[in-house]
Amino acid sequence: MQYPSAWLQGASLGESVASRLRLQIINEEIRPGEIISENKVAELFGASRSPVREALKMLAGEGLIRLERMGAVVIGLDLAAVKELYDVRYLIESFAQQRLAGQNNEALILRLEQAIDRMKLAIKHGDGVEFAYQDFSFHERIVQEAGHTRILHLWNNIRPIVMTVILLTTENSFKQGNERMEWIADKHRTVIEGLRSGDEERIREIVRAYFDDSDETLGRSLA
Amino acid sequence: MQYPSAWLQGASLGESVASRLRLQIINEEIRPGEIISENKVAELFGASRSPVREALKMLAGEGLIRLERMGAVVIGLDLAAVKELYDVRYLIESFAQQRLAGQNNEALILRLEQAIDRMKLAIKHGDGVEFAYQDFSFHERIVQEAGHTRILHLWNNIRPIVMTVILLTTENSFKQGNERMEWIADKHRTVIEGLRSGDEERIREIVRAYFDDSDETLGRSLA
DNA sequence: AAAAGCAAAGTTGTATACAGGTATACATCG
DNA sequence: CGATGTATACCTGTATACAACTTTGCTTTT
Repeated sequence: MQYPSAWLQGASLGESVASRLRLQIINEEIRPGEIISENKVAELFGASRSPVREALKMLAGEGLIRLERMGAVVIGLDLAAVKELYDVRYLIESFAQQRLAGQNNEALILRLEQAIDRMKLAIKHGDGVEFAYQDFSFHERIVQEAGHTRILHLWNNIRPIVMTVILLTTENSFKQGNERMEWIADKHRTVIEGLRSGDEERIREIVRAYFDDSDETLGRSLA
Repeated sequence: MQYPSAWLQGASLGESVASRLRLQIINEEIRPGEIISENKVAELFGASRSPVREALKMLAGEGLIRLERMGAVVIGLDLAAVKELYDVRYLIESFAQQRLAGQNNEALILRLEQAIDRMKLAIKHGDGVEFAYQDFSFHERIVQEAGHTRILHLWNNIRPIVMTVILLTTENSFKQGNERMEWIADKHRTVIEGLRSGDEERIREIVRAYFDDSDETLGRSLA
């Protein structure tokens, strides 16, 4: 499995190495406990130590590896860790949507519906990468729209991991047939419905339900 | 104002530069809108570009500067941004304490009480840096004890900013007299009380009250 | 005088070089 | 045979070098 090159547009070599390494770690092509050094990774990707160093710093900040005195230990992302990741997503997205509850979100909702339409199209074309990207964008858009700088930074902190996890789970979900994918796409409509209602309590419930479902999806995809 | 050298123990030159720059930015010795380049910062601190580059990456990840094609624009941390920071602290610490509610926290509480004792001592010695450190440690301990890896990473993401903000606000609070400091120290006792009760609803209220007070403290210190 | 073009300086991204420290393996000594 | 000391190879942190690109300001042309 390879990281979508379209997702690397404009990325520096360091980000590129980080993205490809990240995928390999989450995908368990590189196993937890393995020890990787800047030199080895540099050789592996045909780059110099500078961008690799940058990449390892990123991955360490995301908790995928642990930098030690000599070498970096791969930590990886097991099922429990992914559930923790979704705990945090819930915290962030729930906060963001609560914040949006009071205002007029028509412009936002238009873009969200556009994203869902593109998911549907991606299903028809069997394009998992595109589906994953639209799914991710849907959620990112909501967080951005909340207009809370610090929350947005938290989001940016988990952003690459979320992207990668969505990519992998989407690829797996596709194997369960198109009805499943339609169901996932439609689930996003309930979120829009919540935003439309403007009712904080209702939104809370919907987001809660959304991530409960996601947990179940994770179980299917990764276990 | 200078960054406490004790807080730089074992830090690399990059981290050191980041910490000192961070303080200057939050303290508004470097003003928002200013443009700083790797070379200028390197010269300023007498270091090479490598550690400075690392430092700027950190600060960008924290949202204190914005890396652009040429140069980095200082964003800074105004009062609104600090309040956002405390929104996030509330989210994280509230989550952590909810998680602790169900279990036996005697060992933790012992360490927390130790931290409060040290705050009291720091008041007597007029040692603002030590007080700030203990205040910070108190909260960090709680987050660590929650045992949620991903939440801990979020915490680590805002960690340096929180440390610096606490340092600055503490210095200012000291100017309001020792009774004020005693009050701040004692406020931490209510948190312990909440943890002892084990009652989720009670904890929610206490943490809420704690950060409401903090917001008010921020108003006094920074406005 | 204004605009277009060019030159020069500055900036980042990347590669490489160097220094200090750490782990490992082997040899030597008890 | 075991333990200790040393030598060697490797790794990270930092400094420096180089290339491609951007900006700025001056010069030249209209």
